[in-house]
Amino acid sequence: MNNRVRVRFAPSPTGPLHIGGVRTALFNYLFAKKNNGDFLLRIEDTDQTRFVEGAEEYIIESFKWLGLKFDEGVGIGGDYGPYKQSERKSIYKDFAMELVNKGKAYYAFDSAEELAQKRSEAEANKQTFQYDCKTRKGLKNSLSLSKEEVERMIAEGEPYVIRFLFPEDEMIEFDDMIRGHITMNSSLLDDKVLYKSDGMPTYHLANIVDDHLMKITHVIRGEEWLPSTPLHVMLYKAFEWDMPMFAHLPLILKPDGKGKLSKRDGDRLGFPVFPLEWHDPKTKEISSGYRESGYLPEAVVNMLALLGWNDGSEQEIFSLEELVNRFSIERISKHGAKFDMEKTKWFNHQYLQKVDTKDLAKLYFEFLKSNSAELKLDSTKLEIDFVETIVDLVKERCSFAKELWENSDYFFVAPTEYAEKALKKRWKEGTSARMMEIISHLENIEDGSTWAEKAEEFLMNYIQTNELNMGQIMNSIRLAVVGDTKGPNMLDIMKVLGKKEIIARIKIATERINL
RNA sequence: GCCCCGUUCGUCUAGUUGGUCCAGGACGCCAGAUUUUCAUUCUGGAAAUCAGGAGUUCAAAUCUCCUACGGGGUACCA
Repeated sequence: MNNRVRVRFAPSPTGPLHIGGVRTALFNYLFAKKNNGDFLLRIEDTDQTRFVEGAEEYIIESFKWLGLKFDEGVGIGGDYGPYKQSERKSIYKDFAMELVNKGKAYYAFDSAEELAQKRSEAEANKQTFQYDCKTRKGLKNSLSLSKEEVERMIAEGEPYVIRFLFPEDEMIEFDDMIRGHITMNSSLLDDKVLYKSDGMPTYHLANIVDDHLMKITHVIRGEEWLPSTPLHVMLYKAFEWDMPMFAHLPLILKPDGKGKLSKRDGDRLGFPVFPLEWHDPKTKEISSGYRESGYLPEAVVNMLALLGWNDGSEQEIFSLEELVNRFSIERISKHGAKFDMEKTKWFNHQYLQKVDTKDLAKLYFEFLKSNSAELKLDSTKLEIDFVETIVDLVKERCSFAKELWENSDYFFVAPTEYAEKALKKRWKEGTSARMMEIISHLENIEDGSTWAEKAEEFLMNYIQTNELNMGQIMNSIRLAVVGDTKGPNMLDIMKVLGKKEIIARIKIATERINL
């Protein structure tokens, strides 16, 4: 079984994992599982200057939360390790040398400063400097220098990089599983650095070497890699290795304006761009995360999967398992997709309704207990059964678990003030007197399990005999009991709160409002 | 600038080999119904001259070319 599908998600630990990265990982996961293959996590930390403390742990925790399990890689292990490129440092040099010996790559001694100067000079003339077939002969490298000179410089410890030698005027072609056939002329490409002067490989070399060594069969990555794929194709050819299949995913764009979704957009527009909340160790800045904002991981996964992909049917809600079964890489769209936060909320609402009431109640119960002081409620009187009843009553009006409180606070704490708008509309001249009269009747109804039904029955009769309409009475009672024009059916509220509490609240309202 | 990729309702998209698409669904929006509340739910509606132009064809959102626009890349970053 050497044609087993193996894909990898290979982030760099330069900060928190962006939602676009999560989607790339998700598509890799779906493709792997659909084909009974392996999904690996490789950490690409070849740029030591950009390493950020905690980023690697963040990545691992994110996928744990999302429910995407890796079969192999950093934090899991496997037969092709180590899976962190900084720990594989020693293996890349030999491969770079192999290319030099084959005449496919060469040494270059130009300093970063020299090249930067070339670039700015070219820019001043409205041109672009490129290290390529036209310029390399005039630069300091093993192509322009004598063999002796090169050997001397290396022996003396002169810093150097190894660059790929692009052939001149050759058509480079490859097939992308999403975009089809792609061609590019090699003369347009520059001789990319493969091996840096600090002894580390660049992305291009490390990526190809590792994908080969780890027997990766399909490279599924963001569109930003499409322009460097010709280089990668040439590298596979130079090494005489089998090439994996490529698939370049469209990017996630800003909901407004131009360009791809960036870290800044989240806080600017009020939605998370990261799976988990991120505390920047240097700037101390905090960026919001989906988890902390109250999103369910299943909803985030579903939303991301449908951003740029669908199975052709009209179904939109998919479990991870269904996504795996339905997934096909050819159905991924070719163009970027603007992120839609309204639809994301809708997904969360859908998934929140699926959460078992008992589980949701447990969460809410814990929340109420730990915030009891702030919410001004007596935590010793809090009972899980009661909380469960409440959750069952108000869950459907919530998109987020955290909205539970704003939709059910009155079950726990009597209103201390009344919404102004509601007051104007629901409590007119004479309402207080009317309510006083109603209370006197309600008092006479026997307390017990059927009190609420009896009270309702009485109210119906009362409304009829007094030739009133139900809204006039029920809405005023609601205002007195809830403090606003919100909440479930009054009968349910009366049942839950009970005779004593209902009467007490109406009484207080008549005293306070005084109309 | 140069190179690569893309372009269907405000947004995400359906539209596999050209005809049954005067373009379907979802989010959002608007209206109505239910709940005489709010939310949910349900029903209905507005919303794309298929970026524009030229061509191929009896027939094009679907094929070809050009233009425009959008995105990405152009580092000893990934």
